[in-house]
Amino acid sequence: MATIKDVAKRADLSVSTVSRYLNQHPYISDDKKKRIKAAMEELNYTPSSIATQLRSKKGTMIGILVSRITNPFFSYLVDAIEKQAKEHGYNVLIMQTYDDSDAEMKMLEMLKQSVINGLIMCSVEGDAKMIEDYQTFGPIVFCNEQLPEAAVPQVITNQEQATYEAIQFLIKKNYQKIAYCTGGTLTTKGHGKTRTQGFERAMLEQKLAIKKEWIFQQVHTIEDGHQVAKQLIELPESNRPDAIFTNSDEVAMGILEYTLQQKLQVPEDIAIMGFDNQPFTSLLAVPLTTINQPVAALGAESTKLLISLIEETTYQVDQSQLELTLVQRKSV
Amino acid sequence: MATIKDVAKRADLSVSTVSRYLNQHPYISDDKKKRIKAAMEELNYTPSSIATQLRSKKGTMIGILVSRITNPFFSYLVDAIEKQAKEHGYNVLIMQTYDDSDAEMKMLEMLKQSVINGLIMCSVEGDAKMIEDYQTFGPIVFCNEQLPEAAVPQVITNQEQATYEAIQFLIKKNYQKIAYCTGGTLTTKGHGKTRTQGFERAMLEQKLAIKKEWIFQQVHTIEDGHQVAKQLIELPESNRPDAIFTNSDEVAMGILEYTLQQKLQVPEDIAIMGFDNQPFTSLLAVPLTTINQPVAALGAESTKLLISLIEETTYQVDQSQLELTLVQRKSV
DNA sequence: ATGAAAGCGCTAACAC
DNA sequence: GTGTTAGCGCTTTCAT
Repeated sequence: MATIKDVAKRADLSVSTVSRYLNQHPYISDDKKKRIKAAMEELNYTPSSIATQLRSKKGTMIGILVSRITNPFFSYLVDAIEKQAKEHGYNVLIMQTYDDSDAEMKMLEMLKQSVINGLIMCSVEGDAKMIEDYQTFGPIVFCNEQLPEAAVPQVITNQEQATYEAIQFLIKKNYQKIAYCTGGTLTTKGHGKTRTQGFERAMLEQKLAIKKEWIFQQVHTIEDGHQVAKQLIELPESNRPDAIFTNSDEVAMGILEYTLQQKLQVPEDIAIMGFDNQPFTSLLAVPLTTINQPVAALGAESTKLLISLIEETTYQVDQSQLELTLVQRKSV
Repeated sequence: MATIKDVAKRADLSVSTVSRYLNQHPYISDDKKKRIKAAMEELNYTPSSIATQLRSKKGTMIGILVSRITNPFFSYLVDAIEKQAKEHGYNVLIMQTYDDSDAEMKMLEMLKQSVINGLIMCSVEGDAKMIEDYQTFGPIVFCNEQLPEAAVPQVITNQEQATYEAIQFLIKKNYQKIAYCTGGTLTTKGHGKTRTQGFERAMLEQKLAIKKEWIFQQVHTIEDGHQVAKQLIELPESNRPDAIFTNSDEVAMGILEYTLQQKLQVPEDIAIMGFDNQPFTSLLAVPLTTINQPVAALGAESTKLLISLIEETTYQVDQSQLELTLVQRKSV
């Protein structure tokens, strides 16, 4: 591997001049510029970004934390982030947490070590205070995760309102016995907390009962959806909900799959409301009524914000693009 | 940020002793071990991985190249790779190519610069010879991409045979006018070349015509699927295929969606064969007949192979887990 | 405009 | 066992 020294020797110049050339310093004579360029080409030289980073303490790596990349919501989010990052010359390092705070810690440590120079957290597990503190090592932004108690920039949508409206929609359609799925727990802070608030607001407003047997916590996958459906169906018919609000289309599809296998009708026997509006949800045996999330905008805005933080410029998030909308199809 | 020097000073020792401690060198007295540990904790010290890499020329970053992370085949593949990598203490840097060789070049340059220490290419665009040459900078393995002319380790399945059998299956079901989709072109090397060979072998064997209007190249997305279906339907009915083999379930779903919208019956008017066996393909309005790929094994084996190359040990890929199987449902 | 030289934080001979 | 010292490849004063 050729180094800057080799280039300098070959061009018969000092390393400083070559370094200046590399950093587009003004005032280098055209003659020397040419000699340097030639030398670099002859030696097939590439600057070592490791050495550069060591000296200048700058880098171009953005970390992304998601719970599961196989969830289309996250893969589309990552796609949006990567596109935006690339445009600014940044690369992305992805890590999945699988809801485990150890992975999250590992990523935060990478921020401390400058392996990454900024972090977008699309999933947050750990303590708000602790995450806050890591901001001394580099900027962090929460993407689609709301923790009012954390002093960390957050790019969010109004999930409370969207959930409230979705439940209202169910009620207007004459469903009264409404079951509820969440990725977190009913008591935890972050993770789906705001959605739960919207759910509770709508239910209380209509004086509808929130039954323990109709609440499902920590569900995420298709398989989780199967389990939920199984439990639901095992309930005595008199105590079975007539609709279920889910926290993701993956869960909704799991429920739908199991329900149909048991020869129940959707939405006649049970209505299913999804969340995310993932691809193909319109193509299912029973097209899913769901809530569309502005994934591309969420990713782009978070990234623009983070990069402005890294580069110490300012950026104002465009909240107008961050609207949630109900997509009505057949499952409700 | 505390450095090794600070720790040494605080523990009243030399940097070398601290460095030895960091690298688990044998023979450090317990007394000093304790002092070092204490000093590190007091200073909240974390070694700079940048500096370490600069000196030791070692790192723990694996690059992954995929065409589109939003394609579930790839997101599941990435998931498998990341899991395996993590187990060995490696992290993954992901980059999407969108079938553009510039992105690929960028990743190869990162290998040269030691930003990554090994590369798994789940998508290859550039010239075989060129990629080969980059192996001087670090190991590369192709995952699910077959280029016999490239001297690069490849973890592959028998796509030629699977496609051959799938076409045979169509023919046995009495379909004769078979259309074909590919992600590449009919002439290119890598990308789907082997599948095309299987297709041609089966068609020739049965002396069936391969019609130009029935071949679709460079199709990848749902939207591409819509376009394919549109073109198919616009053909005069006498010249319309009765079955179509696709290169991915995403394309198949696009075709299915458009076809159903036009009030055609699947498989009666046209049969559709998918590829990948992505999640939910069993849950569609017309459950998809498709080919299951051993994604998890593909990812795990590629990663194990790459890590063995990085660490200069040996690993023999377990080919027995890499079988393709036809999943029969309703679309054919 | 260009060069000399001092580090960035760490590792690895080489001494003792 | 432990310390001294010379770099890794680059940037950045400080001279000239």
